[in-house]
Amino acid sequence: MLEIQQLRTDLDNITRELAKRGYVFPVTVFNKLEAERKAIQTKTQELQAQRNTASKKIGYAKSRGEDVTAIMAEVTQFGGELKQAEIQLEQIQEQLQKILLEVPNLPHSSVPQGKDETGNMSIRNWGTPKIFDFEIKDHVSIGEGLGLLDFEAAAKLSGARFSVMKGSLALLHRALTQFMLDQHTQEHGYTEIYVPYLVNTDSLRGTGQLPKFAEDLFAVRAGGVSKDDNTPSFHLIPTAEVPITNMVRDEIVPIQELPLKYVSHTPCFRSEAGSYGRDTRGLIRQHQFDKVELVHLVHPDQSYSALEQLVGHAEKILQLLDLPYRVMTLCTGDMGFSAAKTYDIEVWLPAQNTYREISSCSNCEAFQARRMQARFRNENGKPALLHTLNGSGLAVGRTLVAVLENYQNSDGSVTIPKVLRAYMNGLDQIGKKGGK
RNA sequence: GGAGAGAUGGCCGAGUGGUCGAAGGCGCUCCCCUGCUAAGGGAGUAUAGGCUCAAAAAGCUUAUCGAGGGUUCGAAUCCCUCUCUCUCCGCCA
Repeated sequence: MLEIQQLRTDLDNITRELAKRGYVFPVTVFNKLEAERKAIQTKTQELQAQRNTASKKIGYAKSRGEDVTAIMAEVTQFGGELKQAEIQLEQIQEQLQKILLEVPNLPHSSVPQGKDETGNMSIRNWGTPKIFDFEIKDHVSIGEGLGLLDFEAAAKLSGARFSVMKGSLALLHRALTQFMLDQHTQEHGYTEIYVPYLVNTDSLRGTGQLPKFAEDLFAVRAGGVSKDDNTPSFHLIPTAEVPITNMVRDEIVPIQELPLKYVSHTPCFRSEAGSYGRDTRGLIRQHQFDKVELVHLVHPDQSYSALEQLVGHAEKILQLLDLPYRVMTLCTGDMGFSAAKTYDIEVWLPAQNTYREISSCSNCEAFQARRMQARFRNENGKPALLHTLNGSGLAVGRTLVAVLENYQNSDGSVTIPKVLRAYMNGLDQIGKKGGK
């Protein structure tokens, strides 16, 4: 959410900045509402002040046993007018709030301008894609070939875009998670945190998923779907960013506790509405996937250095796994709703002969903090908004895909990256024999 | 699921219809005194808005005592709904 004062005083600039990300701010509607708001708010407050003074007089007079019928009559006179003004004001405020909640964040000045992913800028590459001297398979063929990946079973249990993993593949999936968590907690200074996978709407509004992106979520209610009331009680988290970041909602964090750095492993649930036909094969785009998420809650002065740090931590995982990747700065048109600046890390997938997103690291500045009133007590002892950052470190399912494809052997087996072997009961290869 | 108790400022805690944005205490800030790992005295100390103002400063003003609604000229206080916390019982991994 943007600051309303900024919109009032600097509307032209903001409109121009928002246009860079393809967002058309409703200037006319906003100005009209603001003018109305100003008039009616002033009127309301004047009437309220009158009423308060009169009420105090009544109390004072009564305590001295004087007659109060005259003053009471006076108050009753404009009581109706006040009530009407209050209702009107509330309606206008609601409309303004609705507009505000749907406006995306302003892009940081360092963000390249562009209208879609073709405008993203590669800022560095790491590693060299391996040359294979045999015909490579994609991760689906590898997993199914080993009998360890079962999309038919998943379709039976749930439907499309779900997966079942078995045996050493399930173990590899778990090993990746464990490895990432250990790396972040022991080497990068994060506090591991276990959070709810079902959250309320306040949390989703706080991080920006609601009210605008409800169709991307799964809603849940106790006792099944009720016919007379379809209001969802909870939503399944689309990312751990939601519960973790909302830890500081309506909180004032003591400055000496900053920065807060949390890591959490959770499943993520996304309806992927609007992505029909994309990545229908395999593990790339699922309704349910695991992710290790990193969140920083920091002093505003620190948020851009924190962003660099955060990306570095995610990159470190790929380096240790020896998977080639590149880092992209997302352009204005491709950034998420809440982000002021985003780096995507894309991992090399040999079967697709391209780099695919495996992590997205964003600085949301005060955008989310303002929505959720997440604050700290600053140097002057005054509450001020925090800056919030989040990034995947990494998406586990996609990392698994990358390992399978990059570490595949000509006989259909997969070599286990060295750093994972300790988590794999010493296994150095998933092969036909290692299948169970 | 059943029964009961509760939710007040940074913290503790008073307050059951009127001069209450809220006593008192703790903490914190500043000043004085004293003089040295202490004690005492005084003052100050919530948040979010609106308006005036070129702006700052300042002033005026509104809202906020878990949330929302209601009664009333007036609500922390009365009524209704909800949320959360605690205690006991039941159930349960």
